[in-house]
Amino acid sequence: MATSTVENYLKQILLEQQRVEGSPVPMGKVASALGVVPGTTTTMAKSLADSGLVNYAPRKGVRLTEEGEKLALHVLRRHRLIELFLVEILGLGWSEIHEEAEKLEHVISDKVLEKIDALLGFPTVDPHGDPIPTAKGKIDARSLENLSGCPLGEPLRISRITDQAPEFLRFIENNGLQPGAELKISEQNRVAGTLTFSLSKGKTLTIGASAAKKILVE
Amino acid sequence: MATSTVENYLKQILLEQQRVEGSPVPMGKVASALGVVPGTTTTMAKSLADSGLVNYAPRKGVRLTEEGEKLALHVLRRHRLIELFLVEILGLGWSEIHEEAEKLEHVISDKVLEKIDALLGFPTVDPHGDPIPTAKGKIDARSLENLSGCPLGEPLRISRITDQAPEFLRFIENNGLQPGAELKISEQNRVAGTLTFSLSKGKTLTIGASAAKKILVE
DNA sequence: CGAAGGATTTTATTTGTTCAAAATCAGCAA
DNA sequence: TTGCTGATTTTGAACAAATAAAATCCTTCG
Ligand SMILES: [Mn+2]
Ligand SMILES: [Mn+2]
Ligand SMILES: [Mn+2]
Ligand SMILES: [Mn+2]
Repeated sequence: MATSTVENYLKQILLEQQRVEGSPVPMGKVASALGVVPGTTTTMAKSLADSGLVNYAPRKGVRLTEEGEKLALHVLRRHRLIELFLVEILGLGWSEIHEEAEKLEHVISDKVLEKIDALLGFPTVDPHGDPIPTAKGKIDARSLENLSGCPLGEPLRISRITDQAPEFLRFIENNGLQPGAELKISEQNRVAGTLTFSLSKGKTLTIGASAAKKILVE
Repeated sequence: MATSTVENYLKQILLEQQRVEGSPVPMGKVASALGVVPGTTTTMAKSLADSGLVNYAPRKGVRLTEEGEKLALHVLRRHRLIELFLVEILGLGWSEIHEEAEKLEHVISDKVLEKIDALLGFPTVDPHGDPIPTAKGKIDARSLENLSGCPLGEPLRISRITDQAPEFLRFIENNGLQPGAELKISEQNRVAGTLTFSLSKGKTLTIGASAAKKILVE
């Protein structure tokens, strides 16, 4: 059985892998994402490679093997279904569920997971708009535009927030920018690095480019 | 923060402590209950004593300190609320929940726990009839009679099953002996070690003395 | 009393995970 | 081609848990 630690590494590698298609994930990325010192990830990379879960190229990075990816997708499925469950069934706040799921994802049995899945009506996205892998390990890989690269004037719908930090999520929530919200960009100032848009409720808001990059729309 | 291992030790010590009031819990009991070798518990006993969670008398055993008991009761509360949650909300089988709860009890936050508590309507007993400690750490210590020590003919109601082994629970379930079931003892054969009773539905059943001791009634 | 036997503790090792700090490497800049 | 610099790997150590097997300690029995 994979330990929680191993599951966290695999999931994180999967996440990094999806960002940058093709190339191996450098050890430094993994280390900073998991909050450990770089040397630790080197040790773990070797041990994961020994177990056949990743391919490890020293000084280059890691890539999940088929088996590693299967496992990682399963962890990700658990994580996202749990997040939705915490919001829908237990009524937890949008911004506090990530941390909870981070622990629960390692102890939920398949049986419980499928019960949750059914109770939620077999959902396809989690509360942040992230796609939920199926039990078979398929995941919707459709790539969405982020707010800062969209044309002015057109009606857009927010479909995903790519940052789980509680304070960022609280900002999103306080301004009604959750997945599903509709808006039109009214102005984009490349020089100042700002972007102004109006929500369907009439409110107008200006945010920075870095925040805009974390908001995906369709 | 207490690790899962520490939490398991404390909970187990509490459970043993409640069986035999007063005297310290011998290391051998703890070891066999947790499925570890005796030496391991000695090491742990010292370390728990260092943390002020138990009083350890070498060659005698351990006893929870006030702080240790508080922690243990909190773990027990989580365990039992989770069990009820798994049955009531997720519809899991009566006999499979103990193992699930054994893992979940270590990763559920207070926030989630109180949500579950509310969702279940602030219950006082778990699916096996075991009392659920309050958030403050109070637990109903009322002692019940077990089936083998009850008078013949009187109407009795099963209120607690004191064995979490799946196969025993499945036996209980298959014969409708869950908490709440009513029965009358019709015959007790001390020599043969058997006990015969009739359920409210008319069914008659004979069980051994060892099984009868695990069924508590009022 | 004195030995036997069972329970408990010690001791030496193992596995998994982590850190700190020194060593090494690879790519770029002069 | 060197040498620098930042990323990565190595090395040495620590901590949490656990085992196996030897040593020790009580309690009881003849
Ligand atoms: Mn996690
Ligand atoms: Mn999410
Ligand atoms: Mn447990
Ligand atoms: Mn129970």
